[in-house]
Amino acid sequence: ASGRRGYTSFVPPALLSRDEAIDRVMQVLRKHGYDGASLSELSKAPGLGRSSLYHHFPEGKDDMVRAVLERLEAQLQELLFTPLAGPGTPRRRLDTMVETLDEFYRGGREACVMANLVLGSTRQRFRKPLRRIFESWIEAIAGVLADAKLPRGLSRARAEDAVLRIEGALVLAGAFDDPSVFGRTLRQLPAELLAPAKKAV
Amino acid sequence: ASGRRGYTSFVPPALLSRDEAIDRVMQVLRKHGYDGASLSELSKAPGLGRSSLYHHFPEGKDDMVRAVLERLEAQLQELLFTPLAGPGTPRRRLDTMVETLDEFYRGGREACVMANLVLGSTRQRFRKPLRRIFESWIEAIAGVLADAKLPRGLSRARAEDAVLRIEGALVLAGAFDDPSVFGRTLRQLPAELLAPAKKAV
DNA sequence: GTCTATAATAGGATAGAC
DNA sequence: GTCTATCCTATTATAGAC
Repeated sequence: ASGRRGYTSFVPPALLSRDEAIDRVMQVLRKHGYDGASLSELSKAPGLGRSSLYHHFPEGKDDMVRAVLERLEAQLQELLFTPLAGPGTPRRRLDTMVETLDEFYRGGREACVMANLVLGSTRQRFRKPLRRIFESWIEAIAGVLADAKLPRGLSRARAEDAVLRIEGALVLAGAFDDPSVFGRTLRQLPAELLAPAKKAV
Repeated sequence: ASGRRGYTSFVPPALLSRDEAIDRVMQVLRKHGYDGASLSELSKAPGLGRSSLYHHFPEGKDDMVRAVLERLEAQLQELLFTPLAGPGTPRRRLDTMVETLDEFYRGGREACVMANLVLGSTRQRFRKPLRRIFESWIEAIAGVLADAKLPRGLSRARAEDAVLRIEGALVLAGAFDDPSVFGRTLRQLPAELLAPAKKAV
């Protein structure tokens, strides 16, 4: 929504759309965490000066994180949650989730913003959106398992387990500086999630 | 090693042993992460002034983290890795690990220093000790599974899975501000780790 | 081994020109 | 909508008294 208009004096147009800017900011947060990300780094990511960020996020860092989490929620809704609810066999839908996650986390090379915000000094500050996103994710997976005729309680438990494994795999991938554990974890998820109710997982 | 000696003038004795001081510092790091932990907080934990910390850790924060990781490794060696190798049936040893972890992470209310250091801006800086600790942990568990006659590859894979679930459960517990998911994850580990090689996990 | 004092710097945030 | 300049506070770190 920021096309060039007739300037009387030179006014630099927005180089990036708001969403693009938020995406860049998100990358910095994924890499450095909330406290590790300085305003300087945060502003360089979308190619702005420190001050220009305050035009987009008047309340500073907290505003940025809120925007990042809102955008993340919208992205996951579109890329993950809706497809999980959508058409296709349960197996196919879970396979799609796995592919999407593999791309989203760059095969385990990219960290998770949410985990970073949960673990750092910001746990309490962003508790509500973080919980909501995790909850939506878990429920989306549980819905697939319910569609596969698994009992409600088991579906929920397995969905939780899947999400927590994904987060844990990202931690381990980071620690080992080797993303392969993430891929391995991802690949075994669909079959394990859909295993018949008896005794497994 | 810091008993009172004959002072000619008043010199305050160390209030805490080095290990106690490191433990307090570790608590702050668990809660706030590397970048979120200021020297002020870090020094208050063992009851010192900012400057006094530099007596114990001349190179500042990085020194503290190194000390924390060394101590953590020693603690885990004693509390976790050695008992895992030690006497007892595989099942009993895994049950002991679960009890120890439940205590160590205060039932899921306490975060993991290692995860915090991996996710924040410090991943690269402390990569070596972090990797070594995770590796020792995984190998200790894999050893138990090998003792239970599980194939080597499967033992390693399941051990990795166990560790990554523990880390992921701590993330989720933090996000939900509800430690119960940690307890649930912990409790199902021993049986799943020892399940017969066919098709499960 | 701890303290007070202080230096030096980086970080977050604001004002105002263009 | 972006910039330069500036402010203020917190933070890391050091020097030196006791």
